[in-house]
Amino acid sequence: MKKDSKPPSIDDVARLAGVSISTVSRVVNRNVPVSAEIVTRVESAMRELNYVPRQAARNLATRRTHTIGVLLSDMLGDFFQPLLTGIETVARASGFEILISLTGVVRPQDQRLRPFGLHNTDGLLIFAGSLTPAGIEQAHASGLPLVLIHQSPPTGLDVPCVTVENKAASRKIVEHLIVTHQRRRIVLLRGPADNEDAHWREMGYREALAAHNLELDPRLMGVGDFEREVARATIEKMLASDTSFDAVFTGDDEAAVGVMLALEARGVKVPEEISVVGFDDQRLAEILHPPLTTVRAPTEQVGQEAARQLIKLIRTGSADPLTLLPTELVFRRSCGCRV
Amino acid sequence: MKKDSKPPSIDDVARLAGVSISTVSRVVNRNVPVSAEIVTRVESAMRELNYVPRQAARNLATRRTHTIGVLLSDMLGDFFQPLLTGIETVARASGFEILISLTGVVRPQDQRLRPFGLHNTDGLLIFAGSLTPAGIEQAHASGLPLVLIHQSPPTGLDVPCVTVENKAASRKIVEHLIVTHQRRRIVLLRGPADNEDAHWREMGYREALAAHNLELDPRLMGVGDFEREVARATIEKMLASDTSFDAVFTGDDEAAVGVMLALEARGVKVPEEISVVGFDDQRLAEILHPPLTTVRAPTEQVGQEAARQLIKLIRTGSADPLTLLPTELVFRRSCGCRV
DNA sequence: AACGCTTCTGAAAGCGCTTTCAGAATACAC
DNA sequence: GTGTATTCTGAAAGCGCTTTCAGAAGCGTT
Repeated sequence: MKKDSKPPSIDDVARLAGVSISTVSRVVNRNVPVSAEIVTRVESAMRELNYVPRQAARNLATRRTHTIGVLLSDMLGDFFQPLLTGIETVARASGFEILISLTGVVRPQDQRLRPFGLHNTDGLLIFAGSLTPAGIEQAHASGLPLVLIHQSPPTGLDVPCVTVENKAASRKIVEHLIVTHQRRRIVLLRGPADNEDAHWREMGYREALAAHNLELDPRLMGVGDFEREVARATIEKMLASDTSFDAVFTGDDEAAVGVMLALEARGVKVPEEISVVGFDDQRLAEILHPPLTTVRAPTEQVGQEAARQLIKLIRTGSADPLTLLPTELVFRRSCGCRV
Repeated sequence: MKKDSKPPSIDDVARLAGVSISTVSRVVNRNVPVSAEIVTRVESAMRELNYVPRQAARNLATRRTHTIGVLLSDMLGDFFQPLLTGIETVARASGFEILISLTGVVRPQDQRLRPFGLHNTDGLLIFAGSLTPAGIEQAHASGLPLVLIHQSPPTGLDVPCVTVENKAASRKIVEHLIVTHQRRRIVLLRGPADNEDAHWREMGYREALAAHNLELDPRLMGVGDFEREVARATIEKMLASDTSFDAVFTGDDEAAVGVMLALEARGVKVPEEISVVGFDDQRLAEILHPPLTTVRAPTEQVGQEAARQLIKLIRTGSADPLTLLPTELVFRRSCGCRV
């Protein structure tokens, strides 16, 4: 249609409207009063040329990008969507774009933070496991605003962190098995070794047992790694051994799937013979057979809160050191309730 | 630690290394030979200052951002992760970042494509339903490279499109119900009205019936909208009416969940009494009870291919008009196989 | 009629990098 | 030794916008 050689720049608009580029800039940004008549002239010029300001130029001039980077490990599973949706909602409302980078499982080398060229964004949201402590320190040292998600900062660094309450809820759900369902031999499937959620969930489990004078039996603690197949294998092994148990706290919902599959394959009835409870309340929790009793982690809110904190940090230079979002037990049938 | 006033710029590096900024730039970009000795001098200067090139400045200078925008409607459900993973993998391998914008359900107004300021990215990946045809035309008119995902371009526009094969697979899966399981009264749950996948899946259904001389009974066609609850309500209504049926092609897996729930609530046995088949092979398909027979849509590949096409379009100015990824039937138990 | 305000507007100096162009330096051939 | 290629390197001109600074206008006072 048009000459189409180069997209129009602010100069073209200024020329067409018969004003200076400063004035065009002011009309675009509405930060300084411009007389009504000129505003309409400039606006119609912009429309006529189909002018769109070049972001790169504004970024350079303002030294702000209005973009926040999100570093994710690519194995978030069902977390992905709610987390991102939460982040995006808040970011957009505050005029920020979001730049995403999946780091995969973090390999300690090549943590050079290449993806974002650091000054490519105004700040970074770092999900647990997507950056090594060294990487975090490096980013922090360069003055980039940072907020960690589901992971606390390396000792000594004051980087804000947003996560969910794990321990109390884990304790409560295990106590529910003990008190309401009279379970005594409760298996714990541990999450990944370096995962903080996993750590606190295990603490909750231990507290619950201790509070009811149940002995901590190492044979009842297996690996789950928050993974379906790992959990399945562990439970199969336990079933094959002579270790008896009457309940499983799977560590997370994904692992719960593996547990249910293993149990189903052996013809073990859930919850009659064995109660199963998970953590996260992922979408799949309610369609499991039987529907899974679990702990609801408000992942979308985590995303929102993380974005909110980061933006606050960017704007004011400080944010809340720790945001701990409440979790909530969701009783379905796998524990024995509502049968 | 540092004086921390301003981050170091290329000038600082040049000064410290005793060379011109042109040379520093060349060392950074390795696109022009620089003597080995100077390279080391510059590199150690960069290291010492902890220098990171400011992206905004390079973007402005090169008129490229090396960023591709991804427009997503926020109701992608389980598509979200594999799609994004696919896009990211390819983008990263080619040196592109990805900027994400969730548009939610598209509201025809405010399609001003605000989020990306157009020239903020080198090109856009547009998922079905995230932009109105008018929005697409506008973006296209401004010369932005575009690739559509799961949606063909507005008539007349030559915008490349990446999607999956819907019709043949739908026909095949329905024929499977007819031929292998002797089903005759097969319900179709339609997807959203303006959804192309839904359209082609319905065509496949019609073809299958026609090929086997089965009459197309309007009473067997209901709304599913690719939504669990909508599908559930439709099936409940059908069960309550006197319309009998012996199978359901749910349109997609999400709707299949609703169908299974409705059937289960009424005590109807799947697949003995009614066969159920879905489409997509989302993660939940295999944990449904019974596991869902469905069509596998290679969503991660769609993401990869879309990114690949867009990058090709950005680099060479042209891309394949249509990329149709093959789908594949996955037989599980809900149709009646492997019982 | 002169003065001081208040409001707008334009000129120009960056923001930090890439890239063209030309010159310096070195190498090589004769 | 001179001439000509061949490499490297630096100066300088942008890239397109924001923002400071100062000047121009308009307007009410005295």
